[in-house]
Amino acid sequence: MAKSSRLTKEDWLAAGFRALATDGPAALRAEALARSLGTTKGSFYWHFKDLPDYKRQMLMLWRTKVATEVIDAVEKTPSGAAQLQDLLIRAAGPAPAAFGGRAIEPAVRAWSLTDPDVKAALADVDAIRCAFVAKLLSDMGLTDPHLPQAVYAAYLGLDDLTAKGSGDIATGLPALMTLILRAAPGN
Amino acid sequence: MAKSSRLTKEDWLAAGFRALATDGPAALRAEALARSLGTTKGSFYWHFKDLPDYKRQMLMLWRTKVATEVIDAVEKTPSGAAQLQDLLIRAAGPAPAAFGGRAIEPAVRAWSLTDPDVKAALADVDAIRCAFVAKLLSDMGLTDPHLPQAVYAAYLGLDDLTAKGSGDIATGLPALMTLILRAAPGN
DNA sequence: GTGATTCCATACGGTAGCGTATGTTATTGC
DNA sequence: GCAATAACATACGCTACCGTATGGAATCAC
Repeated sequence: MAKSSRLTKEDWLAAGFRALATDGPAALRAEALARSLGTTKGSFYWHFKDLPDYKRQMLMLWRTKVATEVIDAVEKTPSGAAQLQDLLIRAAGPAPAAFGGRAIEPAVRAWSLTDPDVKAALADVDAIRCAFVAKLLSDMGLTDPHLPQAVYAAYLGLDDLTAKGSGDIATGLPALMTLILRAAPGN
Repeated sequence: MAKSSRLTKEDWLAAGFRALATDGPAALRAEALARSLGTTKGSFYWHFKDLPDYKRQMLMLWRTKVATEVIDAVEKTPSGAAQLQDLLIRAAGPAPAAFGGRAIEPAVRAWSLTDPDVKAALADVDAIRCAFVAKLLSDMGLTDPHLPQAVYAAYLGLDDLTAKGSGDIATGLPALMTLILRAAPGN
């Protein structure tokens, strides 16, 4: 789990995302995290002022990652339908090592229900992604002002169902795309 | 908050759903709930064996309510598109008093991430609802086997966005229905 | 190497919750 | 009105965690 005996701030944050994904926000405790890293809370309180500080840094890391995701989706794919699907697939893909290699979106959404700061950050992220989906749909000739929200919601729900083992985003997304394409002008 | 000085088991369960909706699963503690009801945990431990017992009863209550919801939707509306929209709107509507008058679906879904029993119950519920959506879509001539999951996911996402203040299920659902109707044969 | 700095271990007082035990009040049967 | 019982209050020992304080070990500068 640890490649060296000394831990970095990033190690602690990754452990936090692992704990968040598997045991929820209540697992973000200094001593429990220390145990999961085979160390003591002495290390924790050296790297972080206190738990609120630690959670703030987790949130900043997540916030930055999400922004990068959207920007990548904008720049690295051509346009229209392919770009939309790419954004959604990317967001549903395997999590980077900084998040402990786990899908953390559902956990962060659950966390937002009990933490105002997380809730605010998530509202930002939802707005950004939704605006991007709106642009892509507009490029496809779909201009219903409420549609982007519905499409983005479908992605969120698929991600949630996938996380809970009751769904599969890999099959759900194409079905959604088919629905959208059938409604688009010229198809 | 309490109409009589003595509390019933149902009062305690309703308080639990209120706490769950506002402060998450970590708020399901005997002493905190007692404070919210203006009493002490002596009452709690008279009505319930312990916290796991209490949570089981909350889960049973929720599980029963959801089953009732779906059955009502099946029986009380004609068929096809209207029936589908009715199911979704009903599920997103105001919560009954047994749940403290709050929308608890997002909170229960968050809860399921940290409690295996909740997760199992939720998987059941998702399967039941999804099967029902599949039947309705089939009635409308839409037979893509993965579509029901996508439609149900869209509903889940809209509910989630609504709960977080970043969306509005009242405008999102019609947009989704329009999309579905456009894809259905004969429209 | 050795001195300074970085990083971690341990011990401590304090808070909060759990579940039990036992006492106290309210309500009911009659 | 008065047992009997249902419903609640209070006190207790226990555990887990927080944040601090301080000492010790590992690493780096040179």
